[in-house]
Amino acid sequence: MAAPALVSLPGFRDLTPRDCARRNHVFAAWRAAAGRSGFAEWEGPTLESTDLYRKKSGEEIVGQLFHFVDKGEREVALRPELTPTLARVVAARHRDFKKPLKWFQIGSCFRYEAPQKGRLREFYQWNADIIGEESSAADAELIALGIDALRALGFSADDVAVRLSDRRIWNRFVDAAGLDPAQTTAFLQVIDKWEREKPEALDAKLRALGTTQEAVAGFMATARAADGPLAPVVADLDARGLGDFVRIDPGIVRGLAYYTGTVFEFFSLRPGARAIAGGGRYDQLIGTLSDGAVVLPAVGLGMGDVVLGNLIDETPGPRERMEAALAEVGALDAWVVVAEEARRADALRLVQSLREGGRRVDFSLAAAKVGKQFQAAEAAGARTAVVVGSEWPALKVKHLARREEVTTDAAALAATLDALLGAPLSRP
RNA sequence: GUGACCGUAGCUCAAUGGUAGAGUCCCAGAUUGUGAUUCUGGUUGUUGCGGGUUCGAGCCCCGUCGGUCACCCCA
Repeated sequence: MAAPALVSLPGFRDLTPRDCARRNHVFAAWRAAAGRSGFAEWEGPTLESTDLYRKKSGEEIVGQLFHFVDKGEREVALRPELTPTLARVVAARHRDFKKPLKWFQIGSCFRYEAPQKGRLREFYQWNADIIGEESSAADAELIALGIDALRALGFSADDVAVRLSDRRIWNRFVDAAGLDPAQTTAFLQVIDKWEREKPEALDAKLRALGTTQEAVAGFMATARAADGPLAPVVADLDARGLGDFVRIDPGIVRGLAYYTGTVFEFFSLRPGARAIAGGGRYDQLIGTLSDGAVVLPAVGLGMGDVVLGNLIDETPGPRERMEAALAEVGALDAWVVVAEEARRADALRLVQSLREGGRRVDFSLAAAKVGKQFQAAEAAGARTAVVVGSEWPALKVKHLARREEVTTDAAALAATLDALLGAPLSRP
């Protein structure tokens, strides 16, 4: 291994240009989907008071945080998620905005955990939330947003689906089965493991709570019928033509204690994949964090870049779409070849003029043989090479893919390029 | 936090306990005005690190750090 100073910390990534372009491709899909649905982008701080997370998740969470005491002796933590900041800001500032708020944020989050597939210590998360709307229309709107983003990346209903559940279904079960309501969270944690544990192990845990595996299985079968609290959400998504993505699945409860209604997870239809996004309704969280000063219903969606990136690589459609996007990012309209160093000043003027015209143009900063400059043009993904040499102001323009060369002059260069290229690349 | 597997050139990987190599990438030249291929030359290593066994360790043993995967957890 190289010297310690040359490697990133465990679970942290160095994003070289290709990695950065991949990230930007995902960000663009998130941002575009949110924009299409009327969500406004906002941004909060990366560092927050550790107490914000204690208040939301309890003292245990501190073990999973990057946290320290700052020079002002404040206990602070790098954010492990975006929702607490949102809740804090909304509780403080909600009177400045008409309800419902439709806000989204993209940002780095940090968790001090063992890195593994789909999980790093620094990752990007996209959160979209609707605050101040209690109807299930908001829940459906967010699920539709998640589907829209995934479709923008090239996923179809053959690749991904949404599993939909509702905490109230289980509250009802707890009531009906006569379980101790104080044990609801413990009960839901058992349900969360429904698919991962053996029925006998589940049964043992459920009996300790006052029910049985068989009773829960029977309940889940009846709960799948779409006539409970999920019916309006499903009907809404059906009306949008997104029904193919949706599966009612009571087994989805998500670990979070603060969910109060709808909960959902996006997952890959490929076997063994982990959830790529999730969310749900959290009508009490803002009230909890503000000590009751502000109570607003809310529903949120969160999607991380790591699992999503893995899934893009593993799914042909999205992978090809991303490759096409990467090729576009790296491309240039023209590479100006300085064939005669005496003409470098003229070449620079051409470069500048083409750039001011909105074209993507590059050239060799140092003097180099023409062959080298053509290689550089090729490697940079340039679509044409413009040769500036002794015949100035006449110029040769070569379409690199077609290997065709035409002669023009400096005054007509822009028009010649446009004719050769059809249209310049989209502006970066 | 637990466990398994793996650490050799920038990258992908070889090397029976006996002189550390190949491909690729990168740089330069063949080529003083045109990209691919090809050819030639070149740079690159305390074999992750630290101990131990041995005449001798990339190889065996112990520890440690890191990577990957699974478990736990997953906001």
